[in-house]
Amino acid sequence: MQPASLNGSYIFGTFAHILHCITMLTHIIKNAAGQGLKSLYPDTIIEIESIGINQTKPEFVGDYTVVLFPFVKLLRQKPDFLGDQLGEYLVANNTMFTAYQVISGFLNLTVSDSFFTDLLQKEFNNSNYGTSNLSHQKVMIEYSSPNTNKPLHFGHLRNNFLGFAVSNILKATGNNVIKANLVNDRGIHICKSMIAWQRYANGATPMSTGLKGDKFVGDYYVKFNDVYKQEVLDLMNSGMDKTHAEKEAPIMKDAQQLLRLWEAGNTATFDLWKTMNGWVYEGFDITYKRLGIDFDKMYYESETYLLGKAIVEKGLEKGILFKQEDNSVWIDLTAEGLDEKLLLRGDGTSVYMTQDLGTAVLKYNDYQLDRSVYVIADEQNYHMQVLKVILQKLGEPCADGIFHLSYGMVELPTGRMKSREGTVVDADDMVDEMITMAQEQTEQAGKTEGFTEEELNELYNTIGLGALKFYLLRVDPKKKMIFDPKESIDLHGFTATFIQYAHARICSILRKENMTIFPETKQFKELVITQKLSKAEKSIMVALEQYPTIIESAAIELNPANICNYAFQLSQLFNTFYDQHSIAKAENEEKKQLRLMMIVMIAQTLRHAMNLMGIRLPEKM
RNA sequence: GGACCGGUAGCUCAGUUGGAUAGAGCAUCAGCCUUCUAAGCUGAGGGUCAUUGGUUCGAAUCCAAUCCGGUUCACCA
Repeated sequence: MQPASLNGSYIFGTFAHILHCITMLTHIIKNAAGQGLKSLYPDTIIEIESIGINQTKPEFVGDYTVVLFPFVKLLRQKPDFLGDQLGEYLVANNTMFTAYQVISGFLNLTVSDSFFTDLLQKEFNNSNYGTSNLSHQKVMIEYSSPNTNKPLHFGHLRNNFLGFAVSNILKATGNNVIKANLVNDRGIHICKSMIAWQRYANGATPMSTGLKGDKFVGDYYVKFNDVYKQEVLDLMNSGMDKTHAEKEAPIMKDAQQLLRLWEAGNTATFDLWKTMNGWVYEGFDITYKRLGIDFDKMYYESETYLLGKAIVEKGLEKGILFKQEDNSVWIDLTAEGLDEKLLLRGDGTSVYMTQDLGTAVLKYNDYQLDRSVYVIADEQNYHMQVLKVILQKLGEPCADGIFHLSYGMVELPTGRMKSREGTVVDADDMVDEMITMAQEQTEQAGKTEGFTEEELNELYNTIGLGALKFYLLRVDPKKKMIFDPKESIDLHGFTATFIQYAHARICSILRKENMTIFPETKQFKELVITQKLSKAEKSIMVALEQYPTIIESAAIELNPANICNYAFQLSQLFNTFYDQHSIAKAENEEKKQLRLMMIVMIAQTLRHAMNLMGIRLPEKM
């Protein structure tokens, strides 16, 4: 039995793989090499898929490399002989290859400049360059999914940025994406902040205190825990043992009573709950807006928590589930290498899993989903695996489309963030800090001239938020990350700032040439290119050609880090190119036009890539 | 104990159908602004790819075992 996460990516991966290869230059080369070998050795069957194509290492001449070793045995030829034979054939029969070189079993092919300049002339000003029709699935991405008892913290940011970026990436590859947020708006944790507010607030509100709504409510959640801790201590001092004291603490009993009242539909409780959640939502809205995060569909647990019971009943009828003596309902997953799992308590009330079963079916029925992606931290790997397996056993059609996009927790150097210990890095504070840093560095670099105050604020925002998003997205999602707030986040090197800067430099050149960032295409399309591409120019074109493939791989793996890496590399190539060649004062008019076209395409590709992650690129900085 | 995830330079990380001398960034050191934005570029140093064995022309990558770290296995959500 494959774990849920592997299973999901497998289904999607195989389908994608077929279309995947048709577009890329490497696949064209693969086919050409296959054809070549076929006509050189008509009696031997060679599987095209077995031909390995790599990008040629920079220390050698060439752009792409055919690995010859696999055919040595098959064709009974020495690798170097084979390389010469195939290289000669390809250059003679295919205008796209202009030269070859065989070095110790590797056939390095030089792809013609015209292949790349054709691509350049076709796509340089296409703001959709990179998008594809990889698949046409209807996909829901559930992400964010906050609790309404406290503000968002740094860990949530990773979730939000991931969900948002992955949604964009899947859209860019042809899918119909629904961004969903399942708000955890009910339960004992909400009642905790409610009871604390009732006891200690004296009617205070966010308005009366000037606090942001989510912070205001979060403070009462903290207050609950402080009081609770003290009450437990008091009880223990009066001789009660710890477990008992934790159950008997008055404030906890009050919170539980509130939960019962809420479930019974008590009006006063319901009103308070609505009011306090309303405050939290006002706060969340501000934060989401700042982050540039949005959703197409909101689900509320208060509306879904009773779902799932019907599914359990059906499972009982089918005999897939069983009842214990106390009337509780279970499923036996030991055959799948998992455990027995409770689905209904003896008193008929549901547990977390029950409601997740119901919600999975609800989502599926709402949208007829092909896939349902859950962006949830890796501490819930087991839960998500069980969820999928149960739905599969129950024969629910939504089951196979479920995919857990599991990500590692963001930890502090001291360990996990714990709200009860006050070690949580608040999301809003973090954003503020980043923006302040952006301001300091901009002022320090003396780059504030020529901006209005409003423009400067927007610029700091773009740089600060960009750095934050990039920092959290550049790492493989499944890896946990350690974040040291004291060292904060650098704005140099492998950062959004680096990419933003490259973009701003390009825009600056275009401005000086009196060109907009979306120049007229005519003058360029008519350009006849006769001169050889320099090494720096060629590497940029090779990289640009790869962009659609990069998005596809990010879509298949659900991994925005691929795009971060790509955008950074492209920026690096641009900076090197910029240092070596003048654009405005190019050697001649042809080169100037060519380079202008190239930087337009670089800028356009960088914008597209960063836009997928919700990162904006300034025209000036 | 079972299951799952991770271990690559001092630090943070790339390295995906097995391919050439394992790459970036930060930090350190040495150069480069009269010239399209130096938030940049060029170069140097820095590695037992956790360990051991296996598979083969070839292993950071695949397999097995071991070590270390994490998460999880609730009538919590």
